[in-house]
Amino acid sequence: MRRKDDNKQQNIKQAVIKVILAEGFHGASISKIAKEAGVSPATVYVYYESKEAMLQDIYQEYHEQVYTYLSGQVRKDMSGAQFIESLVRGYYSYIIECGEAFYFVEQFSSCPALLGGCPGIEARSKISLLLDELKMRRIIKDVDNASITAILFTPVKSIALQYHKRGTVEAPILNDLIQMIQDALLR
Amino acid sequence: MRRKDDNKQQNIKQAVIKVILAEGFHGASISKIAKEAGVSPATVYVYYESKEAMLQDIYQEYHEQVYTYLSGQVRKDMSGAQFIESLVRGYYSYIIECGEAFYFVEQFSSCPALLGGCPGIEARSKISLLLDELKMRRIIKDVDNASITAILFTPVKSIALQYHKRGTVEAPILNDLIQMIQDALLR
Amino acid sequence: MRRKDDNKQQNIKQAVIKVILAEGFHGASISKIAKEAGVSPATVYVYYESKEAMLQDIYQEYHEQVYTYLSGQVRKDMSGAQFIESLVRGYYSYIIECGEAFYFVEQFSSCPALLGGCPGIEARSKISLLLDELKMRRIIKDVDNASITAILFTPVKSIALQYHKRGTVEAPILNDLIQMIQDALLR
Amino acid sequence: MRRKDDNKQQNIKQAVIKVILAEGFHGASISKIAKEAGVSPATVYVYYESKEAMLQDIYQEYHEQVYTYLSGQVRKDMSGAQFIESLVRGYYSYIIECGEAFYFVEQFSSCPALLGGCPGIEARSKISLLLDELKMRRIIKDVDNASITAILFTPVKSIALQYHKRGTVEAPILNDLIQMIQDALLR
DNA sequence: CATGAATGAGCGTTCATTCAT
DNA sequence: TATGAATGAACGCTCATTCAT
Repeated sequence: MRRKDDNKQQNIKQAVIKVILAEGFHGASISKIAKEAGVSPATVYVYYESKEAMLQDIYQEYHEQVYTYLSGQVRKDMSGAQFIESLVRGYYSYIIECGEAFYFVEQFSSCPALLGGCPGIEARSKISLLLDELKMRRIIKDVDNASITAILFTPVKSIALQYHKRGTVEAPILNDLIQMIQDALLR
Repeated sequence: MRRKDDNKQQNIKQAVIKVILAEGFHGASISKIAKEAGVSPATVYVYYESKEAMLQDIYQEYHEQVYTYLSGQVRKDMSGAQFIESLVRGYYSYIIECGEAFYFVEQFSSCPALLGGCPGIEARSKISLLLDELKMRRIIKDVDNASITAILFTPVKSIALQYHKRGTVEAPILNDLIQMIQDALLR
Repeated sequence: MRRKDDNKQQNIKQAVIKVILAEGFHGASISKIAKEAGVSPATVYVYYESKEAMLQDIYQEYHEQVYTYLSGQVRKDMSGAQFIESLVRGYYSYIIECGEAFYFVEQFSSCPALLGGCPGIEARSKISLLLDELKMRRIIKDVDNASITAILFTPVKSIALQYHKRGTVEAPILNDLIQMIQDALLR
Repeated sequence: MRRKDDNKQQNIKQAVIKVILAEGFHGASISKIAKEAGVSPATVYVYYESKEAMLQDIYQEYHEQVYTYLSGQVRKDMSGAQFIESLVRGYYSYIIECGEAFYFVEQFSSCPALLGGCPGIEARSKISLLLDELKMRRIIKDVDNASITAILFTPVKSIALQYHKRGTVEAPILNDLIQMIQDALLR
């Protein structure tokens, strides 16, 4: 018998991300995805139980990726300012470099019907642990992690998406942002 | 006095927002919207050229609403700290109170295919003018408005959405957030 | 606006029966039915909520028809023997003459999944009332109506279907059958 | 001793009957059947040329079974009344006890497209020979065997199916039926 | 203006069957 | 022999939109 081709599943995954980037979440039909992946629509169902399950599977894969990426950007011996700068620059780089995956995750997250079916993930924990330690060491303010991550990540995401659209990267803007986030979080 | 026509168009607009909240962007078909609005599907096309045009029209209407709302929350004689606090609390209130419209705008914004067709809007200008003045008066930092609004609004949006899901509102969290945003923006 | 065309619904109904007769219950797809009826597949859903609902509606219409037909074949002043003969000959005629409808009802009845969704019908009652009266008048045996109708109708159905296939009608066979059913039922 | 091959084919046959009982003729797809039988869908095509051929083969096997079963219920020295009673009770028992196989045969028979492809079978002959002898001995009426079997079997089938649905068994009803069939057939 | 009818195009999915091992 | 992978064709159904009144 034919062996399951791992390439094929990868082709499908990449096709999903590519089609969603090109046509939006709504335009990403199974038949378009299959065509992009070079397989028959029916073949998609060899690898996934349903379209929803397929999207969720891809989401699970890429959702955690950013946290893994960010964890690699910081070290324990960093100062608070360095720590924040590294995370912010790292997040910005991730969005710019892994734009397709990032875009997919954002699109997926904006659809409550899909998110709802996903098992609750706490991938943020890697970052949370770091934040907790910084709080204990009285380096950053002792406030809820939700607020900290909100300040740390959402502004840079907003900036990255704006400038990504325009195709330009603005070093001074990012520097200003880092400075402000440091002012916000450091004691 | 409004004519019947306006009534129908208003019904349709409200139906769109209601259906999208209830069923998501995917589930918002013309026939469901028409049923909700109490009109025939064909009637929608009396008022709008296409579904896309309808959504864009509604987006334009509600997209600006938040800035109008926020403009009413601040006064010229406020201190920088008060100014920031008013905007943040105002934005938070808006999200909680005008959840339907806010949700629609967010969903619409997340779909580039739709956003792309929209004429570039500069509704932010009301806020931008205020920010420019504060910068001139050396009250807030002199950085790009994009960065300032990113810091001012995206974290509170993030918090509001998180806590809205859980149904609880947390005063201390919002207070902390305001403090941090003030630290970030004030000179 | 266009007015609903009763002809169109009739076309669809007849197309259902025709396609099922030609291709069997399993081959009767919406697209074949629509093509036969000269409408678009989508049009079927203007008139019916689903394929299942459509089949059930047609079933309900034709299921009762035979009992109405049979009721017209008997009169109160008939003797028991005449009564039985009329019903048996009537049923036979119905099967031969209204073969398409009869075939549809039989096919539908053989599919429990469809039958199950149908509201319990007691169209048999017209016949049941007649049988009850004959039992009271001590003309036919006083046994359960289910048994009586089983003897009255199922053998002739079996014969009719056999001979319908072969295209021949056999008067003596029907006569013998009537005689036996009379022997079975009359006191 | 059976070889593995026979085992697999038997598994498939039983799976077909089981799946059809559980899910109806519609729901009996090759993949479900294969799963139920514990084999691959492709394996089905090792033993059968097509799905149709598979069903026909199973039909041929079970179609005759009832006649074999009934032949064992009667003996040459029985009276006419005993003979009829034995056949009727036997047929009833068969339907109740071998419900799965009976159900399969009924479902198959109701689909002309399948039946048409089957070679004409005369499995009835065992019973026919017995009937012929009884006719010669002037015990039962001298009418066409089609009529006799119609009277003998179709009413009890109808009753059995009705009562099987309701889960109850009714001794008096069966007794009445037997009496009536005897009155119909015996001289 | 307002409508319910009508539809071509497309949806996600399953099917019986064949392929390659 | 036996298989899981692979598929073209078809499924029932919904869509945004247009038609005819």
